[in-house]
Amino acid sequence: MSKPRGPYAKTSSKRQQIIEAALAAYAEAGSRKVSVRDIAQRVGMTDAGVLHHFGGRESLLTAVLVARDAAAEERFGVFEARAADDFLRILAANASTPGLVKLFVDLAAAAAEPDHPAHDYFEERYDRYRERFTEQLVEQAAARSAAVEPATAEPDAVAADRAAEAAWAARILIAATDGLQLQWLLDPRIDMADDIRRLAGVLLDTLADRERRVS
Amino acid sequence: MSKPRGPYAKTSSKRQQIIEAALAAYAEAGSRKVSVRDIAQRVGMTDAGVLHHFGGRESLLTAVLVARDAAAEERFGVFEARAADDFLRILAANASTPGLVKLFVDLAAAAAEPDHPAHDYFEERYDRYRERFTEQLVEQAAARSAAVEPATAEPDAVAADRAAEAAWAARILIAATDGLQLQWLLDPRIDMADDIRRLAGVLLDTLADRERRVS
DNA sequence: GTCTATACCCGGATAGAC
DNA sequence: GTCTATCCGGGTATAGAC
Repeated sequence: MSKPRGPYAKTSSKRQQIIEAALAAYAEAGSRKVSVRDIAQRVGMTDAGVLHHFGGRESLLTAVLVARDAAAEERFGVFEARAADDFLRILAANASTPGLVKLFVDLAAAAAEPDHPAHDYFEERYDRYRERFTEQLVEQAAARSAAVEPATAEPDAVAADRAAEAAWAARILIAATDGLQLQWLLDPRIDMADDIRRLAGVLLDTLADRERRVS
Repeated sequence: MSKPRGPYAKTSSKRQQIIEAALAAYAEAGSRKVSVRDIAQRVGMTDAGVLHHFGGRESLLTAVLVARDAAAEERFGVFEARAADDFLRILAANASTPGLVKLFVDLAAAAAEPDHPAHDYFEERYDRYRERFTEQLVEQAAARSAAVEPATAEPDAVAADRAAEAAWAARILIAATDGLQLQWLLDPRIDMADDIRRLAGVLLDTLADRERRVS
């Protein structure tokens, strides 16, 4: 917890301060652009000073997203008992900071470049989310179709199939969440959390249905 | 068809030539960046010369996306008889040009800014797609639950409800498509078309189910 | 270890010559 | 309509002051 791992390590309080300034800058920016200069002013530094702590603009922005993730998880304690609800709460909360939503999508696209500073972050993030969602979906689907006996000694093929379908659902759930943000940025009347909640319900039904068919 | 409408108007053959060069540049670029300079070289011009025809880099890129849409619709004739299939074919074809996929997502995010040159384009595009998808979904759902009598004189409330649910499904379908591109850019093993095909099936089931419940 | 100053470079914009 | 020239903003790299 205290030893550096990777480039997002030495959390000198200045770093933290800068990240918070950036967070604030993006929160206020709405959809407008934010320059390193802007962020630097907020902490009473020059841009070079700010960059010193991160090595480059894109790295700084990556750190901002990491911090935002961390803040959200801390505030909502995602992926514990009621994972789905927590996730939806985060999504709903995002609707108050379009600037950060835009930053997220912006970076996600930019991170496609293999040597972009955010490349690894996004790869990890997607992997992690897909994994967790898959797990959760399998669990909840099983709970829904509890009429079935506890699947003693099922064939490997069946288990593999179930996993594949849950993985698909996880991919879709995440994709829809990301993509909906794009639509929401252009039309804030869209209720992202509600739309995704409904989708989760439908996907869960599908998985549960499949359980029953198999048994 | 021939009279200018909006800024994407005067299709001097030079403009067309530049757009094609840009398309090619992005197709080849993979996930790397493309500068106006790069595009200019391909048509044997300077960057200033190129910009002259579009008024700015972002406007040029918007024109590129418009052209790509047009090319796709021409090649696949979207939204006619077998709309869904055509859409999936386009999606599958996109997998051969990550550069253009990245451009799309990039611009979609940037277009959140109200005065971005692509703002109107994306607003229109989303509106159009949502409309068409909603329509198609209603139709196909009705076809699937054909066991029902032709819904003579149904209450307004029911019709409105059906429309709302189809609109939701359309939003989700588009969102998942966009969002899946983000994941695909980082992991090209994902089969976008197949994932979306399955989602469309599930959504259709849901709508059709609802038809039956109502009747 | 932190930060400023400065100089640099790249890419997009703009004006004016041809 | 296109080029040359120039400008400018913003990100980056370095040196050195503290």
